[in-house]
Amino acid sequence: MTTERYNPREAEPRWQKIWDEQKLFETDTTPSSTKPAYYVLEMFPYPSGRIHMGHVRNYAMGDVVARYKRANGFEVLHPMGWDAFGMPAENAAMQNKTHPKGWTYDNIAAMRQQLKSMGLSLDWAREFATCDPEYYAQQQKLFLDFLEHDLVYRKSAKVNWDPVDMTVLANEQVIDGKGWRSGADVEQRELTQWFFKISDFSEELLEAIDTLDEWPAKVKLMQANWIGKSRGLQMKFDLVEETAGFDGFEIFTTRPDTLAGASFMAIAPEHPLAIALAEEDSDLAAFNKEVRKTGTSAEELETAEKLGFDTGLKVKHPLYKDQTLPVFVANFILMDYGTGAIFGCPAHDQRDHDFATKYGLPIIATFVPSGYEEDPDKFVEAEPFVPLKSEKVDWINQPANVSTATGQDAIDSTIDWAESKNLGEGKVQFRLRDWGISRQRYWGCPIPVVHCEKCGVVPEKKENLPVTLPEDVTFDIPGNPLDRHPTWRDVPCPVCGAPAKRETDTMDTFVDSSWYFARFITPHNETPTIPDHANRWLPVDQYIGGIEHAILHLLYSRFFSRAMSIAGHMDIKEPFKGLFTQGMVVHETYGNKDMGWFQPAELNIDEVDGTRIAKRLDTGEIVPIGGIEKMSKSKRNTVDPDDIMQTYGADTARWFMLSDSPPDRDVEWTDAGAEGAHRFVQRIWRLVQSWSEMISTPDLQCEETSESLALRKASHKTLMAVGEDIEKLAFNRAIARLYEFCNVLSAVKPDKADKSVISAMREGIGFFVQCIAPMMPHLAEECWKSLGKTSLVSAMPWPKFNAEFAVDDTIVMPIQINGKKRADLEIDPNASKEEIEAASLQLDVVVKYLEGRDPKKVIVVPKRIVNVVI
RNA sequence: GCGGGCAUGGCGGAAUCGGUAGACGCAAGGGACUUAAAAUCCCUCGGCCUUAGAGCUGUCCGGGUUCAAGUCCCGGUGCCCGCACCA
Repeated sequence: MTTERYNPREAEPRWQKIWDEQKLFETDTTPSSTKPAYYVLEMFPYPSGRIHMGHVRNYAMGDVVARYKRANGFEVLHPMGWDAFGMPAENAAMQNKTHPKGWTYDNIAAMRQQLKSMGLSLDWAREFATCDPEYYAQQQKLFLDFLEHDLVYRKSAKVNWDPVDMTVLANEQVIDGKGWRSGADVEQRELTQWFFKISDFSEELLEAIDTLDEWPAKVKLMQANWIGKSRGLQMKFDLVEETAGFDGFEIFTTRPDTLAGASFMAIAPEHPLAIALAEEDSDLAAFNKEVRKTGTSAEELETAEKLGFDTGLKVKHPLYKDQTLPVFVANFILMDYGTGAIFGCPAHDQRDHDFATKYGLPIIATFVPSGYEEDPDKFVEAEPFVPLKSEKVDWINQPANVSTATGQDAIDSTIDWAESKNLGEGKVQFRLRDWGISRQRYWGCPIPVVHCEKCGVVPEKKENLPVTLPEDVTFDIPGNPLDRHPTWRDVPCPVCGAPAKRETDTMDTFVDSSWYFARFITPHNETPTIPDHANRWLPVDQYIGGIEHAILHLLYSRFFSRAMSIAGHMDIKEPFKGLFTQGMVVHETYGNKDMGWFQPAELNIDEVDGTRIAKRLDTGEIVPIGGIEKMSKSKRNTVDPDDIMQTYGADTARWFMLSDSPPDRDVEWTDAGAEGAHRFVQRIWRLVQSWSEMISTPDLQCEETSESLALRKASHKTLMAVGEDIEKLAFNRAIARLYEFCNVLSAVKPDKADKSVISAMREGIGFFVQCIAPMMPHLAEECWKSLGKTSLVSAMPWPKFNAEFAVDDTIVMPIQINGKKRADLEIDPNASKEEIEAASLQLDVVVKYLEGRDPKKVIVVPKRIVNVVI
């Protein structure tokens, strides 16, 4: 019998149209829906132009969850939108003389088309882009609410300024201290900018991490480290002589237990004392200026040499009345952290040690690492530490061997001691800073305030929102087009009506993505949310996206939920109940830095004597095959999802992206793997075709045979296991089980099947088609129809497995002798320990090994294993 | 430097609480069908063996706990990720 090959190019659009017409995936988020609510969301894409394989993988995963939950009786919300503001649109505008708006919406149209061809069960009626005035109008309202609730403020902050492009640069746009585009030396400038008070929530954001039990431990740890809580001692050091109006200054330390080892003081160049001293001392002023030139990139900070300027000032040592410590201004002290001043303990801090070595300062240890207590001299030779003098340790009854295990106790007891002596007080310090959201850019959400000479900073009236971006702008001159717009900028003051100027900064695009998940519930409402609706649908039950957003996006969203709760928009504090971070799609690379990189399509890859060789199609030149790396335009190792969907169809692409690798790990795209997935698509089609006629007629009464019973058991077991795997997002395991099940079904020959087998196949193939439907929905519909069903498989409830069939009548238990497997025992799974032991000891192999002796011990683990110890 | 993770065939990976290591897929090899190819179907597939066996060995390396270790503990090696002049 010949069957026609399944043609996805014809079938897929046909089924997509039917789903669309029946509005199958539109969600009722109103209280009138009585089904339990389930919200599954994948991180929305930036409309860069085309979707990539990472999107295919991400959205395929979310779609499996959405379709599975829908089949299980949930009202599923599965929306899609566009994170549409941001710099690439402005860059494109500069390069191609397009307008950011046109560029962005064109890209959205193209990518929407691509996503639709994937057959995702999305509610497109809720689609929005963050650059839609309808969306950012609500964001501006939120901003004004936050302002009202004291969650936003302005302050002066340092930025990277590109003097040629006249623009502020993000840290990653500063390369070797130069602007990435202009190549000009980047300056540090102070600008007054808007900040969200995320640091007010440091403690709460940290503590609530413990409640996120459906988040990856890794992400929780990254967030905790980012918030960076540390307890330490803040204390004042007194200057020997009052200078420039200062009688001393406060320092912060997390290691007060090393106070006895202090040998110098260091303050930041921006420290008020340093600034005051610099006014009198031109050398210090020059030093401060020089030091501030250093860029803010991680690389520069890492390699920057420790530099200090001896102010000549001395402070009194708080422990030893007869001792003083010199005060330096040093480039490695940050004004933003602690008090911008430290005491240096070179024996127990690497940076302090580097500094002390360079400037010839004493290195005084306050403890000896464990293992060296008996022989401190040995320790001195091994490490750059000077042994402690015992009288210097006695200041706080502290053991000389503060190991890491007892370290925290020592720190805590030191703080208590210092407080009792009024030397200082215990303080909690967070690393988390307030979130600066001002961007000197055009393509972002305008900050809805007006600057009036008389009234100061005035919020725009809510009835005047949105403050829309003007469209008549150009990008041929450097700088922010809003800043030089002839009319947009000049507006009357909302309070006094006098001529005033609009704020020309726009918001960081992370603001846009910090609440979009809430907007999807009521996407066209005239307030940001409807609290009742938001409270019913949030938190998002399952959020899926890349690990690269583990910190900022997720932390900002957690802050936003709290801020929105305070402003009365909802009562949800944690926006994402379940979080899943999927791995990347990686691919082999071809080429190298010198010859450049080649796309797979430009090469002919052959295997010669077991070695794969890549040759250029045009010149025949051999190209080295490089490492397997994240798909990227620069390495040219991308595969276009459109090409794959044209060749094999969306189902094949979805299936392959879900099989093979566990979803949280990277998956390698290989042509062979894609072909393998496609072969399976055709194999399913052949299987269903070969049985469709025989099983599309209703069941007849018949006796169960051993063959049909075995089939039923396999069917119900698969159904149970696939459901469990999907619940756990173990898509690769669900797929392995479906391959296995397909092997079982394929082994049954239609021409030899009796009534009972046909009946079992009717059930089994039905289950199978329903099980593949979340992953390969088009093929599943086509098969479903071919089985004579008039319903849509996408609208079918998930079948229920029968627990009786899902367990076995007999199981095979391995029998070990002295821990090595020697035999199998087929037995009733409910057999007692005694029965299992008796049966095991009667096995020929066991009798042979026993040689007439009694076993020393027999361990029986029912349903698992028997171990006979001789 | 600090914090975290991972290590299983030629490859991706599976193995629930410590209980048959290598499911499933890919690649490879052999065979069938065919004038031929593609497609399809069948078989083999961790290593070792003058004893081919219910044989020995085997989950990065070295120890340990246990009737039993890929899984737990101690020590090491390698790779990956995150953060970082954070006091």
